[in-house]
Amino acid sequence: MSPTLVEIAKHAGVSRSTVSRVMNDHPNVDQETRARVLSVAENLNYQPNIAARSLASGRTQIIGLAIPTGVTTLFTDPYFPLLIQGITSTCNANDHSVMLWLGEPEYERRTIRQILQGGLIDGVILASALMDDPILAALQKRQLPFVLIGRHVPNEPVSYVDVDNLSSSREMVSYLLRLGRERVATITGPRNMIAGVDRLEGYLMALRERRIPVDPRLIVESDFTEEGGYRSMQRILPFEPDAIFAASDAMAVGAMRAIRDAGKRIPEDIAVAGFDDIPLASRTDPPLTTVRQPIQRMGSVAVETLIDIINHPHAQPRRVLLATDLIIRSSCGSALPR
Amino acid sequence: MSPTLVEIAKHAGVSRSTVSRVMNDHPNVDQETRARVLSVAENLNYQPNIAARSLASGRTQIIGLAIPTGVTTLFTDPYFPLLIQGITSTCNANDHSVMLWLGEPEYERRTIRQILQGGLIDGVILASALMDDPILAALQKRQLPFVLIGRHVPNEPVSYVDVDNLSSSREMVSYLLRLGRERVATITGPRNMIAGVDRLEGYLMALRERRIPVDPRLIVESDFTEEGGYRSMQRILPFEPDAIFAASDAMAVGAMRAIRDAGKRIPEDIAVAGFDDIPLASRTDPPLTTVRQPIQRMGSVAVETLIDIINHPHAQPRRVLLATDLIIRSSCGSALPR
DNA sequence: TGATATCATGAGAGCGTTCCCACGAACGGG
DNA sequence: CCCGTTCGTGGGAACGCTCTCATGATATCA
Repeated sequence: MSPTLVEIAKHAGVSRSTVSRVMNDHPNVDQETRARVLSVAENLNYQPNIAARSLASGRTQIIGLAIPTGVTTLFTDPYFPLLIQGITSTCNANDHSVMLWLGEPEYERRTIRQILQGGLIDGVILASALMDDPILAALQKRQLPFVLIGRHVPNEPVSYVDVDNLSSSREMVSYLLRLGRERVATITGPRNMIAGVDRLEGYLMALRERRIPVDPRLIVESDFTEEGGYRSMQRILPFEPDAIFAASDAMAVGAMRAIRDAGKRIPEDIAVAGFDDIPLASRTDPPLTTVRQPIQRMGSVAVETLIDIINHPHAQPRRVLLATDLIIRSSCGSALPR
Repeated sequence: MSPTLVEIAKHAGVSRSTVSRVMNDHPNVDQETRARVLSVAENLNYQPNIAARSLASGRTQIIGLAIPTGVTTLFTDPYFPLLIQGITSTCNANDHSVMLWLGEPEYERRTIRQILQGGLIDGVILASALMDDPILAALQKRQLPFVLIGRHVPNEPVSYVDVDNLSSSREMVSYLLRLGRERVATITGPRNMIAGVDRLEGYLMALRERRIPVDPRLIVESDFTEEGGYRSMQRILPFEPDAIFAASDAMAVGAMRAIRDAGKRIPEDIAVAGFDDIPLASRTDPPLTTVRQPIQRMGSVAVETLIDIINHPHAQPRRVLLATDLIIRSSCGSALPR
C-alpha cells in the first residue's frame, strides 16, 4: 500500500498537519518546507487515501453519473459513449473520479439510496432523456449537488447543460425553407423527452418566422428509432411533403427508406434532414444533411458546472446551452428554381 | 445525511458493535436483537458510510472498470455500452459500485496510480482490446485483484473472460465450406488484438480440418473498421474468392460495398459472413450472416469472477470462455449445387 | 519599544466504521 | 459441582485524513 501522511511527515521532518497542508495547497506553508514535503511525497510515491480524506472532510472527489437506460435506442448511436468520454476526461483533468450507474428499473430504488446517501459522492450528473425521471425528484429533495444533461423546465431551480435544440432545429428548418421547399414536414421525438419537444418547437418557430401556416398532418410524433421514422414517413407521404425534418438521424434514415419504397427521389422530390450526425449519416445515399451536436463537449461542461456547484452550493442554478453545427450534405439538394 | 451506527444502536438499545454485526450478517447475534436492529435501521433509513467502512475494513465494494480508448472504432458499435450494462447490473446485484476510467494517453499515468493506490478500489476489470496494454503490467505488479475482458496468453497467471472467438470463427468458416464454397477468404483484425488473432486462428483451423490448403492471398489483415473492410476486400477480389469471412461486421459491411462496387453479387458470386452481430447486420442487403456474442453476459461473468477473486485472492487464475451463436441470415445463400 | 497582527507549524479531536479482546451467562461433561 | 466452551454483547483502538485551535516566531505600526 501507499505510505501515509505520517510517514511522509516523518521523512520530511515536519508534522502531518504540514504535509496535509501541502497536499491540499493551503497557503501559509514555507516555500522551502513545501518543496521538501513535495519531493518526499514524490519519492515515496504517496497517494492520499481517499476513504480517509472523505471521512474527515466530507468530500470524496467522486461524482456520480446516472444514466437511466429506459430508452434503449440511445445505445445504438454513439451518444452515450461520447458523453461518457467527455465526462471522464474532464473529471480526470480536475482530479475527480466517476462512479457509474445505469439505472435499471429493478434496482432503481436501491441505487437511488446508494447515490444519495452513503456520502460517497460529491455530486451527480443525471443524463436522463426523460423529463420526469423519478431520480430527479429524489435528487431535488436532498442537498446533493447535481446537473442535468438535457434542458429542464426553466421555473424550477435546477442546473442543466444541453445542446441548443431549439435554435438548431429552427435553423435547419429555415434552411429547408430557404432552399425553396414549401411543404416541410417533421417527425418528432417523444413528447416526454425535452429534446423531442424542443426540436418540434424549433420547427414551429421557423414556420412562424416565415408566416407559413402549420399543417398538423405534416407533424408526426415518433420515438427516435429508424423503424419509427419509417412508419411515420409512411403516414406523412400521402400529404405530399417536399421536405422532411426528422428529429434524429436514425429516424431520417428510416424516412429515407420509406421515401424510396414509395418510389420518390431524394432530394429531388423530397429533401431529408436529420439531427445528431451519427456516423452513418455521412454514408447514407445521398449523404444526410443534419445537425452535429458537441456531445463530448457537453459532458465536459457538465462536469465543470457540477464542480462549480459543489464549490458554491448556494449560487444560482446554472443553465448552459451549447451551439451546434449545421452539417450540409446532399440529402436536401440545392435551392429549387423559382 | 444518513444516521450513523451509533444512532441506530441507541434507538435499538444495543451497542454499535452489535449493529455492525447485524449489518454485516455476522453470526452470533440473537434472532430477536437482529430483527429489532434491522427494523430500526430500516425506519431511520440507515445507509452505512462507505468511506468509514472502507477506512476501517480496507474493503470498499467498489470495482474499477478501465477501458483504454485507444481503439476508437469500438465506440461505433454498441459493444461497450452492452458490456458496461452487463457489468453495472451485476455489480448492483452484488452490492458493488462501478468506478469508470476511460484511459486517455495523457492521463494514463496519473490514472494508473489512482487506480492502483488510494485504496479506493477492491479490484479492476480491464477491458482492453490490446494484448500488451501497459496497464496490465502495472496491474500484475501490485496485489490488486483484476480480470481481463479478452483472452490472454495462457502461461501467465491472469484471469480473463472472453468470447470463444476461436471456436466461433472456426464454426463460421466450416459453415461456409459446408455450403460448398471453395475459396474462402478472410479479413482479419489487427495482430495486436487477441480477438483478431483468435478469429484468424479459427479460420485456419477450419481449413485444416478439411485439408484445404491455405492461400495467403486470401488473408488480409485489417482494423475492424468498415473502411478497412472495404479496402481489404478490394485487395482480395482479384484472387477470385467465393466467400469472405470478415472478423467484424463493420468490415463485412465494407466488404459488401467493395463486392458490389466490383459488380459481383452477394451471395451468388461471393458469400459474406461477419462477426459481432451489430444492429446493422440484420438490415444490410442481404442481411448478414454473423456470430452473435453474449457481450452483456460477458460483463456479468467478469464481475462475478472478479468478486470471487477478491474473496479468494490466492486461488488459481480463472479463465472463462463464453459460447456464441451462429446467426444465419441470407448473405451466404444456401448450399451450392455440386 | 511595546502592543498587535501575521505567519509557519504542531497537537488534539473527530469523521463512522470494523476488528479484537474481554466479560458474563448459559451449557455440558467429568 | 466445578471447569472449560460457546454464545451474545459491549468497549477500546485503529484506519488515515482534515480541521480547529494553540503556540512561538516574526513582521508591522503607533
